[in-house]
Amino acid sequence: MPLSVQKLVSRLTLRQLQVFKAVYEQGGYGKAAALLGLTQPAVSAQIRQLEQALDHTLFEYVGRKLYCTPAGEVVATNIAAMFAQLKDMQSDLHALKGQLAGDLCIAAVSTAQYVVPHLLQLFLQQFPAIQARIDVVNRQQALERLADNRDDLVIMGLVPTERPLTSLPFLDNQLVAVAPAQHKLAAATSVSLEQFLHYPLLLREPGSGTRLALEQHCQQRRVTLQAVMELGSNDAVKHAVMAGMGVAVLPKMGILAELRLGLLQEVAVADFPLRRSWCLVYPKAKQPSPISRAFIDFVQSQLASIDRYFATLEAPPA
DNA sequence: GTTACACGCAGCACGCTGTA
DNA sequence: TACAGCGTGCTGCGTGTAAC
Repeated sequence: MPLSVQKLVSRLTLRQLQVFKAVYEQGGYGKAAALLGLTQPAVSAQIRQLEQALDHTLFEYVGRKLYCTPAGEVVATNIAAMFAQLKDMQSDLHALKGQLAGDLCIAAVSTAQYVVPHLLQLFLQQFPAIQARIDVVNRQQALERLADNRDDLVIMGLVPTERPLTSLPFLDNQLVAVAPAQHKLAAATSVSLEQFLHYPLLLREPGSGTRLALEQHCQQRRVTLQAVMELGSNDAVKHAVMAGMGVAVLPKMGILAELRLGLLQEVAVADFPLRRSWCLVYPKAKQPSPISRAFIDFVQSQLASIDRYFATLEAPPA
């Protein structure tokens, strides 16, 4: 016979639901334990108690792999809604006090990591009670996170048009061609794309937005792209270029200091810099939380000053 | 207000199982 | 066979509650 809601509530704890959520998202007890700062047996015990309280098996093993049962999927869906409700409740309570507070979870593609802290710094000055969390990922991971609805907002360029996404462009993202200091291309006043690509090219890994932008540009001009080496981050590419391993295309925002110090040289390649926009992105079906809405409104209301702010960062020192 | 007890939670040690 | 990942049993600690 099913339990009454009152009895069920008396047997459930928020801790059990939190542990379940962690196991479900991490796909394992050990990883969930590490995330929550517990030991694996403690996680195991919480899940066991939850299973007893609900009278359903929530996870099961096939070999060494952990799978969520159909009952577990139902629980996961409902727990996600409950945690969203709790988050809203927290925001509403803070709103009663006249302040916006709570968590803002943002996933930013790696090129945006140079921009997001400046944006947040301006935003948090206005809303000091908000706790922001930024996860830096590559474009492919950002798309996966959008599909899983794991973040309040995603900041990326090159927003896919085939998906139902709301996209709000807010800042110009220049991708510039660079070479090591003293490179023979550095002094040239005009370089064709073919001439530039004649030199050893350092590329980001597949799935990177920077790489995709360059690939699309080359495809439009029917130029073949061949990398001498692939690296997993823009910083790695930047250092490889400085070490003289080759040339690359990088977001200008990420190499401002190196350009000023003369450690890297921007190359005057035809049709460069490639211009893209950084965008605030979220699924069309998603209703932004009050905090997300505040961030979106903040960015939209500050477009002109954000442009000016970043222009001063790019300007050469007086 | 203090003390004793019960209970829940988490850590440690160890064992089991499946995989490479 | 070594290793990874999880379960079980035991123990200690913290907290809540009832008795004095």
